[in-house]
Amino acid sequence: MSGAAHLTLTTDVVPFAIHGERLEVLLARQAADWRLPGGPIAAGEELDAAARRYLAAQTGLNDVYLEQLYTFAQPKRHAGQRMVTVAYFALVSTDFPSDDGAPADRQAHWIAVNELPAQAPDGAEIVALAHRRLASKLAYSTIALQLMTEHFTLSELQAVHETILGETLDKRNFRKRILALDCIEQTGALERRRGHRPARLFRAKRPGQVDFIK
Amino acid sequence: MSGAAHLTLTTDVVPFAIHGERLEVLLARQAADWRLPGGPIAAGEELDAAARRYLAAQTGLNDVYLEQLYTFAQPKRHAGQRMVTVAYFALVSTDFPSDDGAPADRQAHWIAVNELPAQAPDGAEIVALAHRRLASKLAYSTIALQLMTEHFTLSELQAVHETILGETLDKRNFRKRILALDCIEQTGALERRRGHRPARLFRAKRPGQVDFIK
DNA sequence: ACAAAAGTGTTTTTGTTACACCCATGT
DNA sequence: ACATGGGTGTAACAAAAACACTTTTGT
Repeated sequence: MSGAAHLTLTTDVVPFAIHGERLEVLLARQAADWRLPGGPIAAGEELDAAARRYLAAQTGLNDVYLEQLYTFAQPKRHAGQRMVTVAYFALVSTDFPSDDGAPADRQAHWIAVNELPAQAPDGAEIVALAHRRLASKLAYSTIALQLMTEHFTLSELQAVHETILGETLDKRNFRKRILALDCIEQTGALERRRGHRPARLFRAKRPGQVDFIK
Repeated sequence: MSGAAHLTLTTDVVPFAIHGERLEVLLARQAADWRLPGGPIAAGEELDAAARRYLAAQTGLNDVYLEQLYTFAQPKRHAGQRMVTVAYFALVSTDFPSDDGAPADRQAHWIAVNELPAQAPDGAEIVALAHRRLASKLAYSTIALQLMTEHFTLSELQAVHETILGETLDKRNFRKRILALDCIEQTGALERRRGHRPARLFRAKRPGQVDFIK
């Protein structure tokens, strides 16, 4: 009746960010290769606390949006040792450094979701599942705001949606829809970039909070 | 670094069925009181296999639709022993016996979701979460068919939707929508009940399979 | 003949999609 | 003056909601 024999409970986190029209995942160095951040859950620790702890320790990420994805059991991975993984995904704002330091020194680095290396067991499947979940949530929540910096333009927000969905959206329809959600407001400031009209900056009305639609 | 100390991994299952316009949950006897079916996962066992095993052993249910819901950790439940629960919900067809035998003898019994007893830790929350998930899936999948008997009338299917959603639906709009999904077909037979026109019987085109919409 | 649930279309309203031009800036 | 992305409204279409009467059976 005891299911506890040689059981290791771990978390894996899929940390997403958008960098230059690409959806990327932050991988952590583990021995020779790159893996999703994560590791065993400590005694008395909450699951999401463990996920946050490994994110911080292995990648330096803090204060991200975190959501439980799915729980996987690998019935017998290596000799007697059994592993159960609670998978999470995290959304990281675009201004978190995309990659710093020399490639060899980094303890973590971003890689595009469609260029994942042969990786941790099930790593690619977990990422694919997280990607699907994220894409479907765009339709009925304000979750994309968790990927934005504090201030952002509507075109930037649209580009985030387009990157996740893998399709282009109509500018006027997108703006109509987003503004109707009443989830963002103008800051009053403008973002000026060379060579064209400055864009209005917006911010989330309820930063950190994900609202559902309808 | 070892998260395995005194860790018990368990499953809990929320088995739903519709009985007479009520959404009910099947509880299993555990010592003095009634609990969601479930228990510790055996070594080398898949998570959903454990859920099915406990359902069968504690309630007699077999071959139900099963879906993972969420994973909960109770950081320290009783003295050192830690419990992590992978929650599932199950959908049971209406013809599974609603309750048989004398109340005192039963090893399991159905109870309406809005009349749950003070129960297992988090029992009511797990049921509520499962109920919300089920209700939202009605909008974009054919999941409700998993609650039906092999043959059923459109009015019965509509009643199942109404019971889960807690609101009445328009008969013509409901039929238009369901038939457009191309998930059910007429059997040719009629169900005749006293006192009114007989109803056409339908069956699922792909029983056991849940299709998604759009 | 009456009660009770089954069955059936059309109109109205709402939301979604498609679409093209002017604006403000930097060079 | 030109290149670049920012910003804006309307018409067509599709989907969802509202709505009432006839049919078939049992009593």
